[in-house]
Amino acid sequence: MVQHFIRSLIDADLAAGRHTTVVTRFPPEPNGYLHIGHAKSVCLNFGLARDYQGRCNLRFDDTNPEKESTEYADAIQEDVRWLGFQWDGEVKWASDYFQALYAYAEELIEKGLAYVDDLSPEEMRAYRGTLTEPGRDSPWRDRSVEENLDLFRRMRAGEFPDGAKTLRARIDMASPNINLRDPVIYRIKRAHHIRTGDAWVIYPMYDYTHCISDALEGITHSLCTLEFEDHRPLYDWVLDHISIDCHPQQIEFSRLELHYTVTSKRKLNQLVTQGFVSGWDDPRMPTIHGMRRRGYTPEGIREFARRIGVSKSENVVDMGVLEACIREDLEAKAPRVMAVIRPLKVTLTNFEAGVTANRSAGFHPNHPEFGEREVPISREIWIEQDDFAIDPPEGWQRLTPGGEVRLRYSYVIRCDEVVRDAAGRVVELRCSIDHDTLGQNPKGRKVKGVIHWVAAEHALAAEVRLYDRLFTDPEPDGHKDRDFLEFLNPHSLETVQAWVEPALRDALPELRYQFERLGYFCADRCEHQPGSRLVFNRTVMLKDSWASGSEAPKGPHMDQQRGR
RNA sequence: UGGGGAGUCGCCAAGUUGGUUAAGGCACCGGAUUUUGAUUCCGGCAUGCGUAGGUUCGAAUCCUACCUCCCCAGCCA
Repeated sequence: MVQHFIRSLIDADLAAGRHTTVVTRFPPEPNGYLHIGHAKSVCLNFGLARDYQGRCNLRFDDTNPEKESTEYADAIQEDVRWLGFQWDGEVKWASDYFQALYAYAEELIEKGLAYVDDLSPEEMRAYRGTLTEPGRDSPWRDRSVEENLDLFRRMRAGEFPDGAKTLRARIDMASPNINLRDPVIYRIKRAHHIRTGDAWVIYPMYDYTHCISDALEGITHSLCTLEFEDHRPLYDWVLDHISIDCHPQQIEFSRLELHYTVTSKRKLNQLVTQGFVSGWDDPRMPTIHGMRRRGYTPEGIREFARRIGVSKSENVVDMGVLEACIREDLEAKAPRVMAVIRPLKVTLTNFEAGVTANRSAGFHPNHPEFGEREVPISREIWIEQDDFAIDPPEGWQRLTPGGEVRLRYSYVIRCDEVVRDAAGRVVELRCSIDHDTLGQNPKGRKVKGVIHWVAAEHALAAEVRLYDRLFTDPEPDGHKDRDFLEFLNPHSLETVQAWVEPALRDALPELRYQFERLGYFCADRCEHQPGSRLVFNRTVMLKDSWASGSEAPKGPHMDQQRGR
């Protein structure tokens, strides 16, 4: 368990007897899919409840029917469960409290603490003042309680058009905190709500709704992001002025930013609607749906949330941290198989034609309990194009003309002849096997290099999708004068036809494998069909101390754009 | 120029009732093992805690001033 300031606050509350348990909530608005930033919040809220043996609610903040949909609400529930968490009791909805919220509003009116305002949006802005100048009281601020009550009831009854009136808290138009300058708490909006349908034409605002919802659920610690810090006085004001005996503590922490991506629902939505990605679940998206489809694991994401910590300082976390968590999890769990994604034909000249030999290979070098499968070999095999070099750089351990290399789980071969096409491209290698090297090292010499391969005759065709970061800039939305779309990486997806070993024939969707020396891959949960159409998504590459070294030639684009 | 926050290694982040050599992770750099240049294993990596002063036997931790960055003027959340 990692200590952070929120735990310290909770520990102090528990020690002082202010609370005997911890009740948190994860309160998304169903207006988009969850992303990695939400995952941090999910892990924080549900994790705290678990660690302190308390409870955590899932509550939808569904107070703006114009933007919300059941598709989003369903996807969010699926994501929270997939991440490995279970909310306390039934799913909660802010709309469950509309009637109670309405009653509390009447209470505020009766106390002279809320009034119906006729100002138009433009007028209200003008009356609000600026950051440095106080606002002015609305001419409607001093209506009588009776008139306010009557007007508010008629608002609810649908007697006024959308936007004609609002209900405002009567606080202080001169407050240096703009959120306290008589904030609107109800607006008239004739929109069909995903749960209450057309039952209401007035909807409560976030600040008013959230604190009361928290209190009604007995939340002890209400965690939110830094931008709501200014709203805390309003959160407290509402609860201090209505008849409710629960007053949760709002605690703010900084949101998560990740290098080379964006975590803004608006921008993610833009990527989807403008077709820059295939959908919310595109494996390049930092959404939970996208990461899942890419092959990221719940355990890996949870570990990531643990490692990045919780604080109040702005932060942009390296993608490498997330990738390290995913690799670490997959390293222990993913069976190893071989696949060739950029094939180069190799003929084993001293291997008898028409003969197939099988050799058993373990699914995991450190976990014999994963079992083994038969790996067939025959006269023609595929190897990776970049495992061969005509003119190798210093330190090269792979195949060269006249050089030797070990075929993983199989023989040592020597490249005797390089076959080129008319354009001079290498199209085939003719190699000979050292028959004495099966399961043993050759005598009198060392063969350092080991490469992966598949038998051409037995290989299965597969579509492999190689994903790279979605943006070329570490902070695509961090440039004031440039649009984030300018930094889209044109090479973020490359689809190749690959050959995989027969053991993958009936792999189920969402199963994850390590393709040896290439990376971790996941059978696509949408398009992969066992036994017929094989589709694998590259989850993350293996660490590659050769490619990152100075001797290795760099790819044409970014370091991550290497084929392997 | 109003209010609210934040500044500890390239990226995160402990530490903040002042007390030995400023945790840990990612990244990076060495080296060992290895039929994945993977994994694993060893070792290295802030005389420094936004800056400048001050208090103190002693300060990242206290005081003063200053600097930089972020958020707020939706009938969004």
